[in-house]
Amino acid sequence: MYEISNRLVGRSLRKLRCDAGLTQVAVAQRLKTPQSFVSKVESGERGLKLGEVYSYAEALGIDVFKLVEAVRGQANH
Amino acid sequence: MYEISNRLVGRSLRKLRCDAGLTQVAVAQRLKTPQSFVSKVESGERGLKLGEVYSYAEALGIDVFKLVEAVRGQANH
DNA sequence: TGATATATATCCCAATTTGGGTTATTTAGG
DNA sequence: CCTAAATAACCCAAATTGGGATATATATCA
Repeated sequence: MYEISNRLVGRSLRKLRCDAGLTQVAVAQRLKTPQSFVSKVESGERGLKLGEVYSYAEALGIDVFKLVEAVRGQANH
Repeated sequence: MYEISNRLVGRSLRKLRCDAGLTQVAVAQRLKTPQSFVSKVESGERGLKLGEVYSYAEALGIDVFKLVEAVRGQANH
């Protein structure tokens, strides 16, 4: 099946985090995960599950739809 | 980190598929995956990655935002 | 009922991915 | 430079995945 690569997903998430003025450590604390988790997600080393996206968006301080839209947008450029 | 379980995600996806009047085989064909994949996703045995959600929604014939909203709604009940 | 077709679930298992604590490296100020 | 903050890389047992094959369930109808 066609899928947007973890690498592109991570690229979008990093941009969203930077735009929000947050560090990986700050996001990790909100998610109660190690910072290495956020680093891996942003580098595309690890994929984000749909069920994880809701709290990830919340940790970034943005609406989940905005996150979903940003990722899709990234894939089209 | 908090996450919506695969089981709840799968329950939503099954409902969306049935509402769309599609079979697992039909969805699987559109996704070019085996039918067992759809079965596993719907039962919660397998998780869906964010990067896979876009084409999954397309295979269901719905907007990705509607899918995301349906899953979140399921989690709150 | 029972025959048949359609739909969904289960099996298997090598290969891939993950979780998360720890350590290393990079980057930014002063 | 020095230091602290930020990010990346390591490790590896445990968990998850992919997908073809097979089994089970459900629906239809003569």
